[in-house]
Amino acid sequence: MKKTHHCNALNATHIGQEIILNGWVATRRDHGGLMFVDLRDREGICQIVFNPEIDPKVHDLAKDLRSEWVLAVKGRVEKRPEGMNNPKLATGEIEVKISEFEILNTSKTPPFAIEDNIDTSEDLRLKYRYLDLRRPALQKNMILRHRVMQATRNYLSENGFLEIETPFLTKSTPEGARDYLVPARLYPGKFYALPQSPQLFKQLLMVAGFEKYFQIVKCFRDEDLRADRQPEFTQIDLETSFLGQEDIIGLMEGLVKKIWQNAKNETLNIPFPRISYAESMARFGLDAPDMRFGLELQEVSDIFTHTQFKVFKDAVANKGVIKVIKIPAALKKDFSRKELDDLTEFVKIYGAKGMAWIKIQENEWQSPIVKFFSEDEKKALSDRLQIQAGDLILFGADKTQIVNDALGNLREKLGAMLGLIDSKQMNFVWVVDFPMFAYDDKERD
RNA sequence: GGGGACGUAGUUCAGUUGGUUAGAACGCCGCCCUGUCACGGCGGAGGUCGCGGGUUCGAGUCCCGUCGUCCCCGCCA
Repeated sequence: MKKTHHCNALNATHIGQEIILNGWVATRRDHGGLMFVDLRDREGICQIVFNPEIDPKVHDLAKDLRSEWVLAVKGRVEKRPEGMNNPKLATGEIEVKISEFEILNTSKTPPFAIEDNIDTSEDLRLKYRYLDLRRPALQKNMILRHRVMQATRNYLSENGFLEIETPFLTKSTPEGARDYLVPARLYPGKFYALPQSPQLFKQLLMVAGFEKYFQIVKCFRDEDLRADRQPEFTQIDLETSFLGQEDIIGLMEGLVKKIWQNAKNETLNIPFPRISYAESMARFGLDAPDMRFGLELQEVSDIFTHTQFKVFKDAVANKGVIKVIKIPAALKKDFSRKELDDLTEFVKIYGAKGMAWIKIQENEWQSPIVKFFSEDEKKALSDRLQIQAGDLILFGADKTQIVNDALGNLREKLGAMLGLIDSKQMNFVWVVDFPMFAYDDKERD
């Protein structure tokens, strides 16, 4: 039986047609008489029905069906009875009454459910990768990657870029990251190094006059992992000659817009806003800020130039800064002492020695540190931050880099904690004028 | 290189102060069920508590070691 449609392709326009589907048994709902099976393939799910009144023999055989068996089924597309539509399915208006089927393969019970939102360890999922990849979410991810790559290739080709491959097995050209090494059989004791990026090659291509190059390419960096960081990853790599910053920015905005349009069917507004690196560090503490919510950092160093509070005084004296995050009363969040202690532990990860705080209450400022503040300092702080009862002020005071790092990450943690981030919202921004060089911690001084 | 969390049924987890037969949910198996889509009802099976050692009358629980997993800092652009 050769398939005529994908499972997701059927709708009211197919009613009455005899069709054949191939797919996997997702779920089975056996009512003794009637039996429903959700048949799944890469495009989606379709409900098929086994009815003893159509063919008792077929219905009897269908009773043995289990999860993940692979089937070829033949039947007629029918409108579902009144009130039985399932709006959650693209095929929810119809079902297929099965007259004949073939078991292409049986299956053991899978070690985890083949469905989205499972709560199974990465370890187990990787052990049964072929099952994990059957899950709709992963299939959607793969399909998304496909669309992104197609959109990228089309867009860059249309804009005069040539797709050119570059070698993986080459000599080490030290960049920042450690190289992955491959023993060279023909040269005992020597090794190839896998590229951290096609840096050298694309420059070679520019010198050679290819003018515009791109490649969707694997890069390899032998560094320690993180949840969002893999040792090998794919990069959209490109290089041009004869173009300036504005040209590149315009080109990339067009690319991102095209990708979102083709892959997600979402229309982005371009040009994207821009901020400088310096502004990003000042307002958000990070060079890749999440600008979907507020809680921006504010510097208050100047208020405490002559303070009696030693921690602040030392920070300013050592050319550091004092910055704050104000969590406004309007957010209606009362932080417990335990939560403040936890936040303090959190900023310590980034090298901060502590985190001072003030709870602004109707008649007093509750805080371990305000007793060190002069009336002038309190007034200046109150004016600068436009303090109101119910506000919470969190302080970082240290070297600039530590304060930015600690409060920048604290801000993003608070944003998540307070539910201020709409994960669906896209918010692009260019951060421009990055410093060309930065001091190594050990080399400054 | 450093810090933290965790390892109990197929899966996700609970397990009190160290104390009788280690529990739940989902999944699985059997029977029943003709409109379900998280189907429902009744019944059932399923455990080397990661591994090794120690303390103890007694260890899932305490101690030491070991293996493994996850997260973070450093590192990585």
